[in-house]
Amino acid sequence: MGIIRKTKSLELILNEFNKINGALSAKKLIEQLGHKFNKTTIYRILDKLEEDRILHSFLGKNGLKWYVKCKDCSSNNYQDVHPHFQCSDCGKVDCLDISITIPKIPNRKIEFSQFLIQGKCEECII
Amino acid sequence: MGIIRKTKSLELILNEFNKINGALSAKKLIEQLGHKFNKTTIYRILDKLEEDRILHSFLGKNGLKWYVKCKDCSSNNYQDVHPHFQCSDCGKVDCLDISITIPKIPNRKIEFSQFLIQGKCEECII
DNA sequence: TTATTAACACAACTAAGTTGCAAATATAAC
DNA sequence: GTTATATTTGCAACTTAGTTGTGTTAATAA
Repeated sequence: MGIIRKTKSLELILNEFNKINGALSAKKLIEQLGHKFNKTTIYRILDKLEEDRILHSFLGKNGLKWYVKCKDCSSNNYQDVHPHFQCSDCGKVDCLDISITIPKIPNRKIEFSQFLIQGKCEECII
Repeated sequence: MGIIRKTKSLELILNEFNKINGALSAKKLIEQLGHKFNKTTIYRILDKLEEDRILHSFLGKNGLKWYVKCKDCSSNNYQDVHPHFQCSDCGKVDCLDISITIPKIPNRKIEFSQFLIQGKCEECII
């Protein structure tokens, strides 16, 4: 059971995700909202939003956890993954609208997977 | 420039990688060798072995850094990735002998990528 | 309006990894 | 073999992302 009450902090965090078209890390949110809320609150709201499948998370470079709004988050199908992309220049992170099919692997049961691609994003490639 | 001198600690760390057929995290190495060497030494040797392309690293779940001996580590070809597999039961991590081709992504330059699959390994699937 | 309990702030903590520096030791030079 | 020198090491202190416990605040139900 995730979000139950509509609070100011919840509203503002969701607002940050609506503003940008990409992923946010807990770290970034703390930079942006940390003067208004305690970081503990931010971590806990992110947890709950993930529990409610409003956000999904993945690890970026340096092991930082990133969150993004679930769109067609068909994460139930473990044979398909959509990769995440992180720009090595500006650090921006987003979901790629590509579906990658994982080949069957003998004698192993796939439960979850994540695919991180790093490189130059549309803005930084120039 | 990575490894220059052949030291006892270097030898023992390489030995650990030869013993097992899979990946080791810095954390595991510290558990196994931490009474003999300082953890700083272990981190530094892992860095250097990666620099020399004797090991390659990737992030496992919880953002823990794992290292594995480069075999056919054709990491220069950024269009191909071999996934890494981590068992959700026993925690074991290894390289999968599968090559996954990343589709071309318009307006982005791929520099590096990593693909982590989680699930039950051969031993834990039973 | 009051009661209930989720959500909160705050401080203290954890765990992985890093840094700076003096001491130890592998290798090169003699 | 001995000495010189520069890499490697140990240690302690630090950093950073994230977690936990507790008492207080506030959203919702009654």
